[in-house]
Amino acid sequence: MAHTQEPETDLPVVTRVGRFVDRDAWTAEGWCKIERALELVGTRSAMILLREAFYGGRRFDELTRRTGLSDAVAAKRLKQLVDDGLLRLQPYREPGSRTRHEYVLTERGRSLFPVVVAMMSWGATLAGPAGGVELVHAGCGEPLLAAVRCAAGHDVTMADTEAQLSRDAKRARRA
Amino acid sequence: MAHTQEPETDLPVVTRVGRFVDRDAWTAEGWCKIERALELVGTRSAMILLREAFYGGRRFDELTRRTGLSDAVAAKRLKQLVDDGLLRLQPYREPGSRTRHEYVLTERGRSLFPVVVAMMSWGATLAGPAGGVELVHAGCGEPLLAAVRCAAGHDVTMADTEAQLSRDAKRARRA
DNA sequence: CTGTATCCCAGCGGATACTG
DNA sequence: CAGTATCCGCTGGGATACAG
Repeated sequence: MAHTQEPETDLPVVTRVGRFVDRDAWTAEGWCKIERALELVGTRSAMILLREAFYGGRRFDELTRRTGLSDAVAAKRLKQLVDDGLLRLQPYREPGSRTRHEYVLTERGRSLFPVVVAMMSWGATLAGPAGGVELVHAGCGEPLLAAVRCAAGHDVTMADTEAQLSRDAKRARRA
Repeated sequence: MAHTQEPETDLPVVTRVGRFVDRDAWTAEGWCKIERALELVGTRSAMILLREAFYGGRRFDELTRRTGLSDAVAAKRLKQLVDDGLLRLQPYREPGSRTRHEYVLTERGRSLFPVVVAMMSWGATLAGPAGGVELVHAGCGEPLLAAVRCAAGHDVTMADTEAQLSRDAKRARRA
């Protein structure tokens, strides 16, 4: 209730915060989904290793060399990503060689696809050298980008967005 | 040329890496757009401050309290976000008070919308307490999610995705 | 209210050396 | 090839105290 009313005329206003009765009560703990995500992929090494995984990299040597990470860091992070269920270590045999294993994205890892695409797409708008590797639609060759929709399938802009306490929140609040 | 051919039968393969002549040559420097993005928003404090900005938070005191960050960290990160052009410090006067200023998202900051939504959406699939604040479509009340498309507007799945060296990459599309 | 200035610690990530 | 072990510097972030 102490929340400042947004001036409707204010151009940069992005989200209207509706029905915020006690926003501050939801500050602490693990309510924020972004923080939850960052616990798993909040490091530079995790993100660029996943980048390489989405580029098709699989073997330790590939992932390490192409990310430029040191062996130690890559090994530690890969182990964490496997423990967290984003990657899976899968046996792999080349004819004439002995069995090795490779890192492949699990379903949970694959579900990061929109996150990775969104970050790549945004990063591409920042200053820096042109070129490099990009993800494209195999059908038409156009680069990928992330669009925002709602669960009902509507395209959503920031002007159509509202921040609110989730229904679960209102329920859990009683406990 | 040294790139290992992907076995076509392998289920977990996500992206087909096509026409990779010299993938390793693009390892170093600043080619990776994700790394570029992480230089600006790669810290936990930056992401959750932006989260609050998308929730409608504007004043230093709001942003600090609701993120749970210490004053020092919040101040430092907000300054960086302003310097990087994601937030803007805008004068602001309440009737009867002296002029203050508030942090508002710039156009560049607003363009992070898909990234923030994608991370929230993914984080929501991870284990943790139900509830908290969420972004919804004001029209229908459904929560937001990030979808992947190509620049031509097609919906794209990982199976339809290809990683390749960009030809020129100078497409300044969207805004 | 909106920060700055210190001190401190934990974790990330690089470098090097070593193992199976 | 695929790591492990050790050392070490840098920075992120908390706590506290102080300032305009």
